[in-house]
Amino acid sequence: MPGKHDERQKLGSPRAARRRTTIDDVAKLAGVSRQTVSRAINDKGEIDPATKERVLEATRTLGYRPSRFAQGMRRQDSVTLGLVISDLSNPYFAEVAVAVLEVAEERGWHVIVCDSRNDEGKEQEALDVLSRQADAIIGHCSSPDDMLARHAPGMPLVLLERGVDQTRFGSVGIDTEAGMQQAFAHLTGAGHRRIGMLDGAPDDRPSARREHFLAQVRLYDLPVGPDWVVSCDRHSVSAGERGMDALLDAHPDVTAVVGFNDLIAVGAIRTARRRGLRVPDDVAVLGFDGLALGELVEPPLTTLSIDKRELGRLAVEQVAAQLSADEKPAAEGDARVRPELVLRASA
Amino acid sequence: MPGKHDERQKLGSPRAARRRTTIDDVAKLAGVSRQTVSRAINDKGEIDPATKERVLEATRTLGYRPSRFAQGMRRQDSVTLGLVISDLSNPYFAEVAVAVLEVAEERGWHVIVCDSRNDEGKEQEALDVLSRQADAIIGHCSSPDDMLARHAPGMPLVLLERGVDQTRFGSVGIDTEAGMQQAFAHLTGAGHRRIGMLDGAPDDRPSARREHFLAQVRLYDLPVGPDWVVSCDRHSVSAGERGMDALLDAHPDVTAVVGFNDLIAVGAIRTARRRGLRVPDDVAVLGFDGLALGELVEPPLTTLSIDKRELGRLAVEQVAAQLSADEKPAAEGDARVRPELVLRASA
DNA sequence: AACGATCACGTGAACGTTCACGGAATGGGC
DNA sequence: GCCCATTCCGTGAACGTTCACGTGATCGTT
Repeated sequence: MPGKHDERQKLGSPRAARRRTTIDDVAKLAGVSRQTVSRAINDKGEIDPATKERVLEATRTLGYRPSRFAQGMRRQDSVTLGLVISDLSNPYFAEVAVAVLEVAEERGWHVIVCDSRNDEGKEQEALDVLSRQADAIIGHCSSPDDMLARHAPGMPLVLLERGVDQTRFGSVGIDTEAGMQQAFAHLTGAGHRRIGMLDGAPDDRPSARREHFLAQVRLYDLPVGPDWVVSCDRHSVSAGERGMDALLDAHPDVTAVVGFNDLIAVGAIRTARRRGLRVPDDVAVLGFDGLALGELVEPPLTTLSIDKRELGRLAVEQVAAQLSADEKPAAEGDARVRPELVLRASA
Repeated sequence: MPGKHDERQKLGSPRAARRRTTIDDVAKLAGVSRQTVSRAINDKGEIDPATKERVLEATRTLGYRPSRFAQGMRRQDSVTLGLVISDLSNPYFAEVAVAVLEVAEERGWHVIVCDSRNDEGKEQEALDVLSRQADAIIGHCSSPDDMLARHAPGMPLVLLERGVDQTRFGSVGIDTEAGMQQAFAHLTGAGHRRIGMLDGAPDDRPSARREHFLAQVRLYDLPVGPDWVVSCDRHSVSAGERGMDALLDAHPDVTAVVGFNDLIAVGAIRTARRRGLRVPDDVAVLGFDGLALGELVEPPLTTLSIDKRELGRLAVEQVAAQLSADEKPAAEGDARVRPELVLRASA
């Protein structure tokens, strides 16, 4: 393989002298000192316009770019935020990411994004990385508290939509209870009594949405029990389709279904229609998230809409608070955003 | 408010001496030298297990975390990639981001994400930031070459889906021509002769998709001219709805429409149906992207599907190439990914 | 002519970590 | 008793930048 050998040769000779071009190289070429170069590239004063131009010219010919590490070491500003998203393919999380990105950018923060792909192992890896590379972390994390403490020791941490189990970290949650109240007021008002749910979490670790769903069931004294909620193994349309099949098999007389999120609810609609059921006449379907997607399906999805902007904004604000008063998090942070029921045709 | 006052006091006194806890602090507490601390936290050998534990204990009580800047300065590894996305809310771009994230993670790279929100100004700001904070940039950039060179001087840069105008940077494009060939083979095969297009770019800077659309029109000698393509001002469903209205107003006899992307195509379907047209019987609609969303709408969307994974992978690989052989980009890089026509009901 | 002010620029020192050394113990072999 | 190997640990010196100073010039003022 002579080609490969050549390549090695060609790469080898300059690599020996391969060294980052530093500010001193520029200084030497321009015939000035480091400090003057620094003044030129940072638009400080106290420099002759002519020399400034000469210096900048030198940086160009050398292709000089300051080392972000050396720079970050001196000026202590520069905040970078770690963002752990469980699934960027899910439009809901994408929207949350957009919100965080936008608010962080306003503050001049950089954001390193990790997609944990709904895997607790990947989630912990992400935390490991981010605890080295970021100054604070925001994320949807499903690992238990002590695991988080182990993988992000001493980091300012804000959890998004943590379940019923409290956390000792900062968090911004969703007022699921208020949401379910609106949902049940609407559904029972329309005469529904047999209401099922498609949860997005396994039975052994039920979601807050399920808990509050069941609380409402009890409150309205509905003739349905915990077996009226079936759990979907993923947060996707196809998982929702399968879940709806299971639910309809178990309880063919169900008249309304609330989904863990919009994707699952869309799956429910599809399964219902595939089985010849009319939505909402035979079975009403209600989602949770407020995705743009909900307007596009047939029929349009009634849903509990979450203000993702607000969610992101609150999270970043809470990080900022932890960052400035970096004593204990003090458990002060526990913001909540309240879902809003947007009525469309599906329920 | 005595509580608040207390807090201030408590914060004030240590703040004067507010200084990052360094490796030396840990060393002092553990009664060892810096180097031994370094050995302990980096799992190097040459350290007594007992002292190692003592050191780690010290790091815990002090809440010590090594400075990523100082660390990055010594070990020269650590690559961070900048990713400029034009709109993370668009599922297509979200999918591309996921792909880049995933492949970058395999290499142990960190990714800083910026959403330019389809704004050239924001895009340039993002480049400014990333050229300081990253080692290379991947992105959907609409700014002209010289502008890119100005805002990311000397950076390895890989452009995603650059239009017809060539670029001097690395790029991974989409074989729009092959895609349009498939589209027209299918549409003309079904007897369509009056085919319109909803472009996603303004008339004065038409997209590659439009160019190749028109090329196919000429190739098949169809009785339609450039005025059969109307440009949508945004890449959204609602923009597609408006565009379709305009197209139908101008050419009520159109029998098939190809959208710049899936979102616009979905808008076209909605407008068509709102106007009482049956899809695909009265008018066929064809998308471009291959979003999961396309399966959910009514009727399901026929589309030219792009392999976003592949796109992301090629981009990262090209960055890696530029990063290792950091002589000139040499214009070697010009990968392309070929769309695949997936047939559903809409066309 | 002497003085202070302003301008343009240079010199050490720091930031916090890791690397290349070197050195002091300890243990075992003859 | 010596020698060598091994284990454990510490000491300067770097990495590349910016900050706090200091130093000559130049200019106008009294």
